[in-house]
Amino acid sequence: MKLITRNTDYALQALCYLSKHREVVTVDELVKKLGVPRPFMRKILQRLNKERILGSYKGQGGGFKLAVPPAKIFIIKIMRIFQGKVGLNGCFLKKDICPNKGRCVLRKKIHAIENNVVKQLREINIAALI
Amino acid sequence: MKLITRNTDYALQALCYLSKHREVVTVDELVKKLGVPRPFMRKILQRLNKERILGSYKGQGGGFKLAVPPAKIFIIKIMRIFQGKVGLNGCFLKKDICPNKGRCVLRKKIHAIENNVVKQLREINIAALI
DNA sequence: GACAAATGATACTAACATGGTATCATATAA
DNA sequence: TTATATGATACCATGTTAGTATCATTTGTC
Ligand code: FES
Ligand code: FES
Repeated sequence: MKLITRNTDYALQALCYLSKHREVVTVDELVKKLGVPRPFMRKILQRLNKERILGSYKGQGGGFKLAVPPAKIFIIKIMRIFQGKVGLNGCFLKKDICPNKGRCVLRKKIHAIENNVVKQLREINIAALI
Repeated sequence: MKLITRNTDYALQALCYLSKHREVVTVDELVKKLGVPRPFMRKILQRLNKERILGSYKGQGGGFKLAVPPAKIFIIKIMRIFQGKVGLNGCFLKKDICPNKGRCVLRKKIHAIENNVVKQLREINIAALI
């Protein structure tokens, strides 16, 4: 059971770095500091740019820069970007076979845990990490 | 982010069924009732037998039976069997590059969430599901 | 304007985990 | 002895994650 995947993790590291150096930073610098494969890092940063979390600047002296203050970047958002919806499956049985659906205790309990996780994740922002 | 995989889910369904019918039940019956592919179900049950959660009986009239009272089967255990350790990765960076390790805030927060999840999962047993 | 230095976009490959099958061996009740 | 059940194991299919490769586009500098 893995809560955080690599791209989320790398993204968080990059965002932390960018929070400490609030000017434009090149991919090369990030790669050097964080030791992440360059093309992979690029892909991640481009995605964050698309999501308006980073701004990007082309040409010489270009690179990436935070587009949002660190306190407003919550890791639940980053996870959703790179890992899709944070939702835990409770039952895989075909709907018509599963006898309970609405009343299933397991489903309810799992949902409670899920909500709990999300709630906790929603409270962590980048500013809290640096 | 998936908390429960199929084999865990199927295992839980099977355990629930076996909790309601405390005698020996054949794979065929389980497959019929739960609508799970037979060979897959077999693999799961054999595993549960190896883990001493089920007992198995060969030959005519054979099948599987609970070896432990439902109240003593916790779903965290089933998850660990089929999904490995319930532990969330916090950092993939090579140890020597990662600057913090011990003090990393993210790591700590993720760990807290993780413990929370485990704590909640530890409280759910099969008896509570039926 | 030419050129170098940066990102944008996209398609592809590799590795791994999950979900599922197939087959043969072994035990046992009748 | 035979039919009926599980035990063990190897295999295949699919999907997700991780990572690469390539070319197009923008932009600062000379
Ligand atoms: S068993 Fe199907 S929803 Fe719980
Ligand atoms: S950044 Fe490496 S442990 Fe947190």
